[in-house]
Amino acid sequence: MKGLDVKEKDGLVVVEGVRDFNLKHTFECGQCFRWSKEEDGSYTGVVRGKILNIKQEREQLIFRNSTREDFYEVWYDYLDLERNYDQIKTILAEKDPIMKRAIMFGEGIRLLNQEEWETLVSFIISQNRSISTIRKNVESLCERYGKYIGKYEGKDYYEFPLPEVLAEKCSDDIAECKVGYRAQYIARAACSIRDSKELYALEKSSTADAQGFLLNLFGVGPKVANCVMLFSMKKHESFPVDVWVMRVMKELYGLNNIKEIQEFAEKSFKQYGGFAQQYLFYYARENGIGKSNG
DNA sequence: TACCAGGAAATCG
DNA sequence: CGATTTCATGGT
Repeated sequence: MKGLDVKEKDGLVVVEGVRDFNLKHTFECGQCFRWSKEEDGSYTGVVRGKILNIKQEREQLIFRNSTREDFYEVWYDYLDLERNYDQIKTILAEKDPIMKRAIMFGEGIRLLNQEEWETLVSFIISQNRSISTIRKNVESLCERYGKYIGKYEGKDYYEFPLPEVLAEKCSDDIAECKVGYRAQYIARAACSIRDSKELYALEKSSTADAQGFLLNLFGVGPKVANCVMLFSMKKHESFPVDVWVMRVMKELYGLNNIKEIQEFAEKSFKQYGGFAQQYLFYYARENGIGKSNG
């Protein structure tokens, strides 16, 4: 992002000049499951083995438990700070008044650049589950099988368990995290990813190749594949269709089936489909669009 | 109690 | 083939 001013002082990293960014929108729009809100309005989470506490005050981001080096090596990309969202939002808002309203509601959403394996497992878990339950299942996996990192503000933190670790567990072990029938999906995916590192090369592959690889995993269908591609591989044309997107597309656009919706998204939103989808998803879920009466 | 949850596999006709 | 049913579990 142009005009970012990054300073390190008193063990804090302070970044000023942050625009088109809202922590609440970004962490609570349903794309991630391991950031938790603290009493002071900040959020604490774990990425790549690092515990971060982050707080926003207007155009300022305050990073605790971090360094200037970590900001540039991890958080700048993770938070997608380089991208010009003003341009994306302007282009999408011109499409139609519905999109414009959704963008105004979630104006500070950034698509996080998350880790592939964690995103894959998280969205395997996500099928037919509520977001609050997904968060609990993911945390349970981390506490049982993830590497212990350390304490922050009196609380223990763990890495997301590596595929090599989960591959050595049987699905009954994984099922102790209350993931139900998805345990076997996770166990088989862990073996597959342990034996081939192709997952980590998919960001540089074509969208079609990435989708092909993901769909070959047992328990991964079109929706989960799209989420993994969008949230961890920068495949920004991906347009995941879940129950909420189905509702909002039916209620506000009059589209009735997945095929119609996918074709509309490709034609209308093109390479920005993923951003459009996330604005619509957040808008629909936070406002209960389509649940009863709109 | 019945129904829903950021769906996908198994089964049916 | 497309359409319907089943699948674990927690929340309401």
